[in-house]
Amino acid sequence: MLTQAPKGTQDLLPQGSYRVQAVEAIMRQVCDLYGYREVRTPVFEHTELFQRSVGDTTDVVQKEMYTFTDKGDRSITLKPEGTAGVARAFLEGKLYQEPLPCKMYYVSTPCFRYEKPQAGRLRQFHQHGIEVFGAKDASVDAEVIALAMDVLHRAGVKNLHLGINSIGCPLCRAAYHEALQAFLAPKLPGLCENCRDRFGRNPLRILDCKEEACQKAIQGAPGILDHLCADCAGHFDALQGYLAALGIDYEVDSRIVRGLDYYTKTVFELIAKLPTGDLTVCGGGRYDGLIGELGGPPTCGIGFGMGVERLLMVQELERAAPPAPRLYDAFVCTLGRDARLKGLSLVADLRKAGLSADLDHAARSLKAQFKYADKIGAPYVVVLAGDELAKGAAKLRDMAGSSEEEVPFEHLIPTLKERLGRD
RNA sequence: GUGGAUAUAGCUCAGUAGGUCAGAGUGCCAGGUUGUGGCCCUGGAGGCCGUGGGUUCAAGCCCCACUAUCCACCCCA
Repeated sequence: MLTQAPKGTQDLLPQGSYRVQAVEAIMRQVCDLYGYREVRTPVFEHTELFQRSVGDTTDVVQKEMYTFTDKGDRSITLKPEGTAGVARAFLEGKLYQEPLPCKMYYVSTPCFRYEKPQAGRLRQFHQHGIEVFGAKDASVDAEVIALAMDVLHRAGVKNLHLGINSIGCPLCRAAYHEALQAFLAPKLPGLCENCRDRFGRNPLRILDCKEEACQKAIQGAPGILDHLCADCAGHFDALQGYLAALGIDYEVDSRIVRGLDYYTKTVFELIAKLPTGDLTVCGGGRYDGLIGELGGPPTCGIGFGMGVERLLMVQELERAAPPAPRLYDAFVCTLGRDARLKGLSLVADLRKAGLSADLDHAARSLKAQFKYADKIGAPYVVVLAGDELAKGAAKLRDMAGSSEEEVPFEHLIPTLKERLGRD
């Protein structure tokens, strides 16, 4: 127990951390190109924030949150997603008084959901995400989608499928709910228990049900897209025009509904098509009512969340994972006490010159030092020993080429830099 | 929350009909060369066989419970 991480959590070990760092660097780089700036919000918030934004009736809020009472008797919840906290920060920081749109991103933000873990689903997971406030034109919807795809493509994801839908605004959704309920009412007894429950609360989600009986029942059901109000329909059309202008392929999929209550109009999913099956790596949408719901000035918003662990999974399955960077540019092997003293200062000089380097700290034989240098993949080994040392020189060994040359100390760093193609 | 599978060295796994059953490969450490890696040879460390009960003269192997992991559903990143 003591030596086992809690269920659904993972350590990021030194061997694998470069993978996450690489994906974080891509996210930052792309966000930078699009003019987004980083935002960081607390890992926990007042429980009420999620109840109000994500929605009281959602699965996430009803059964998946890590909620506890703190010593001040406040109900606190570890964030289950990224948007609510950023929306809160937008309000608290009065960012609506700054020039809009306000474009923000976050990297590897930890999120928590109490779920049964399985492939690509953890209790603590990490999301990259962006949020844009104060931009109502569908061009920003297209930008948000394009940014996500840009990140995924640069991360090496090949078979990406974009599905988009519009779930309308409160106005047209109410009308649609009525139409849908009218259609489903006679079939109600045939639906699964879950869906009978959804019928009154959120009939939209019945379309998403995988139960065979429910799938059958919704055959021929009215589609949300046919019930959008003029504003929402126009927005959705505009989005499709913008996507086309960007050369982005997409599929309109009316089954995309999303499980968070704050969404309005545009919703989308980016799915990696893998030999092992589909994996949703990114999902998002517009939430024009969220800021108002939280008591702020009416401000539209849109964003996405991208699963870092899932992205890493896709990279692995598509063999798109970058190779591990080398640990050292040069490893210094020493023989004898004098050599060791010289080695220590040489390593310091190498580091000062911007070359990563180290020497044996385990008091091992010269042979073992070489084995170690080989195992960690050091491209060059500097040997400090006997004769050369006395002459003020070292042996520089090219490990891949198995060639060796004598280099005076003062030429060591320039020579290494040249070999490594630095400067 | 529902259903299924699995649980033996750091890792991948053998362990056959319960009775030398605690093993192999790989990795790790060291030696074979007290000035040199990758190949090869030798040696070493490391497992109360997930935990707790039960059946039996005897259990890694059978039964039960628990825990953990994995997979599917639900949900979602």
